[in-house]
Amino acid sequence: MKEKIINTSIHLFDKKGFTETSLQEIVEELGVTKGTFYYYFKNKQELLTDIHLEFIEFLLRNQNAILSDDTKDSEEKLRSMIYMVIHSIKDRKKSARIFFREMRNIGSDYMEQIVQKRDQFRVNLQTLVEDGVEKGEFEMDLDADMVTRGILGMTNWSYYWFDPDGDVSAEKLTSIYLKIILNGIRKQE
Amino acid sequence: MKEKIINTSIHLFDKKGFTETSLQEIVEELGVTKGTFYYYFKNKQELLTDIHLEFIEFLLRNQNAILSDDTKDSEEKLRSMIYMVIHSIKDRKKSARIFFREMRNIGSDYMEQIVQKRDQFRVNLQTLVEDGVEKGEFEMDLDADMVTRGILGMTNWSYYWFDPDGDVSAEKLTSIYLKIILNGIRKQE
Amino acid sequence: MKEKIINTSIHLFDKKGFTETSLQEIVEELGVTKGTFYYYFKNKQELLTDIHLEFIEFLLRNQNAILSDDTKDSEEKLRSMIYMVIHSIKDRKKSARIFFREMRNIGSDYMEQIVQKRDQFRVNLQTLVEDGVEKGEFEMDLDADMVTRGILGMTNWSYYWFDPDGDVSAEKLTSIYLKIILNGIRKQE
Amino acid sequence: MKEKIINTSIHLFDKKGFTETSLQEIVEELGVTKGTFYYYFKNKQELLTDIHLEFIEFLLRNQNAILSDDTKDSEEKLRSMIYMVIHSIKDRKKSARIFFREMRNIGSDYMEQIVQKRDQFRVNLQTLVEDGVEKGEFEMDLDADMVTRGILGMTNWSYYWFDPDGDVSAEKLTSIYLKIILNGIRKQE
DNA sequence: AATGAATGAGCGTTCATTCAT
DNA sequence: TATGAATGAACGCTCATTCAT
Repeated sequence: MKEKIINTSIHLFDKKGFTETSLQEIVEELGVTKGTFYYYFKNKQELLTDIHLEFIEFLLRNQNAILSDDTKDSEEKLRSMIYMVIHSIKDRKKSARIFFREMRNIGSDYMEQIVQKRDQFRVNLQTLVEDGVEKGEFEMDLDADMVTRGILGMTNWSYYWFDPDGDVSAEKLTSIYLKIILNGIRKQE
Repeated sequence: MKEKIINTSIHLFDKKGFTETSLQEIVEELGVTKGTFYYYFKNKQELLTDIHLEFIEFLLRNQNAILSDDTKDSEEKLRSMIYMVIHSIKDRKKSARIFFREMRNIGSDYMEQIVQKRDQFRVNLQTLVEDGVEKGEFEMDLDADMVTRGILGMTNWSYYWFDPDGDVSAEKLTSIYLKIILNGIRKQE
Repeated sequence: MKEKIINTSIHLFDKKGFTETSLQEIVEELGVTKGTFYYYFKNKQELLTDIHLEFIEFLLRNQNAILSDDTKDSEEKLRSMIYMVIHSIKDRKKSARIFFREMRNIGSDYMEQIVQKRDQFRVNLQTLVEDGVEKGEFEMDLDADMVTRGILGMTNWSYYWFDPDGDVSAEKLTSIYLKIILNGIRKQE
Repeated sequence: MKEKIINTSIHLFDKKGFTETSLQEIVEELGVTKGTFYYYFKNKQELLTDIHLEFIEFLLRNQNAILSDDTKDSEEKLRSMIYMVIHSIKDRKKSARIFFREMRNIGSDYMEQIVQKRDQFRVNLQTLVEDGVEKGEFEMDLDADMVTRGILGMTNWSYYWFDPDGDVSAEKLTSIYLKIILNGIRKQE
């Protein structure tokens, strides 16, 4: 039941927004009553927190798997990471959009934890970029922080428009973005 | 008064969200009563629509000014456009964030108009990219649509983190992003 | 309207209890809607606080009037005070019972203020008793605090059973209690 | 278990009130579930009824023991009775306060029975007073009903302020009140 | 003897909106 | 131009209670 409530809520929160979705709508969709909801969740915010945590932890888990894969060099790791973000749209597009849009509605007690994990994700990416430069794999004469944020901008934005079933595949889009980045940060003669 | 209501609302909508901000809070901040609000606006949605229209029209106006400036070549136009988006953070950061986050709460009658203008902005940018290629200014062997969306991702995302008063100036950030793009889309030998 | 809400609420709070009376019942009785209630009161607790404050201030006002009447000696003042408490049942029986029973439901911010006034009333009575002894009007070899609380017990309790329209009049009851007290506290030979 | 539920409930009902205490709080305090409660009680009201009955029957039991003690004269019986009420604060203060405050929340089926016992207690006291007069032990020219209610007022009120561990002992307070009454009702020459 | 899942009704409160003045 | 009183619908949430296991 708890899982069903979460899934239905993800769908509705993405479609209408967190505040704009009433508990009534959620439970009606499931054919249960409000009491049932409160049997599984302390309140509406806790449900949103659950969704946020699940999403950011999924990202971090995958990121760590990629980073600790010693068979990959920096470029391959970066490619995997971009692909991971873009590709996860298939299952988590809605969670992702909720994550970016509804941060505000998280209670301040969990906010800190979530913000910290979100920053961790960015810092991990930045470290990968810097490592690649250090190892001589990437050429770069640009500020690593700005570059990292640029990468995240490009990829995260895809949640708002990319259709994995459209003309361009996730692999194709990954290649395009990877190329722009690797080529783009290269030192100019 | 109308202008004051709009400005206060922009501040509050950005801080708390559109649905999460009550009319009561808006008029209280201004020291007037709810009746006053309804003298100037048909309803709450109309206020949001006004904010959206003002913002997207500001972007389009500036974009057109740049595009029709014949003293600039394609690269200079692209630089100006990136700079314009990033730089407008100074005054319109809040409007921008409201624009991206609260699209959902626009009434369907104005939705179409706004979506059309938003798409127009993207298409104009794409056209500029394609023109630059055609004129031989940009080298590119990548899908122009994907590239354009990448550019928008990078720049729009800056609304969520860029601090124009921080270590990195808007000019500096523009240069970094412009370099990544021009270099990044270049054909490889 | 505010006055009407208060009066209706006093009636219902006395009959059913504060928590047991819903806002719905109050406004239904008045033929208005809940919104109207919240136009006049911040919340349900504030209404109760209003009732409490009005009652205790009424008592203190009357008490002060009696105490500052220089034409009365201590016995006459004590009689007036007992009569005042018993007699006020006519108009304020309900308020009084709410006051004694629903103290718990007062918000902690006003609690202090109300408790202080309630204690003030008791201390004023105790001072009157002590003054009477000092002036030689009352004979007494008993603890003034305990005596005062005994007086208050007798008189306050009357709110739960005394019927001013019954066989015994308020004047009669006052005389009985005054006699028990004056006689009762007298030093024994 | 039933006893534990009752004891916990007495504590909570006194602290927060009957309606203001939820079943959830009661069972949480005990570390059991709501189902357990409904195994031992038909509903919440029945629990309150149990508490009321236990208390009033305790009072009546003790009162009867005093009344049927032929070694005591009327004054000694009255003293014992006052002492019993005041002294029972030690163990039953909470039950007493619940009894006086939460009468309203008793179901009408048991109400009658409880009211009848409560009146019985008062009538027994009144009879004792009248007997004392008749036997020449008490002098009195006052209405026995009013006097009895005055006695009850003084003693019952002590539940709201008397601290058996404070400066004044229960024995001392009993003596004070007994003296006020016996002396107070005496015919004046 | 006790649990866990669920219900359904109701609660206090908030909100956008209306309208006579 | 602006106010003040009122509405009505909805909202998040709590509660006593039920019942199969």
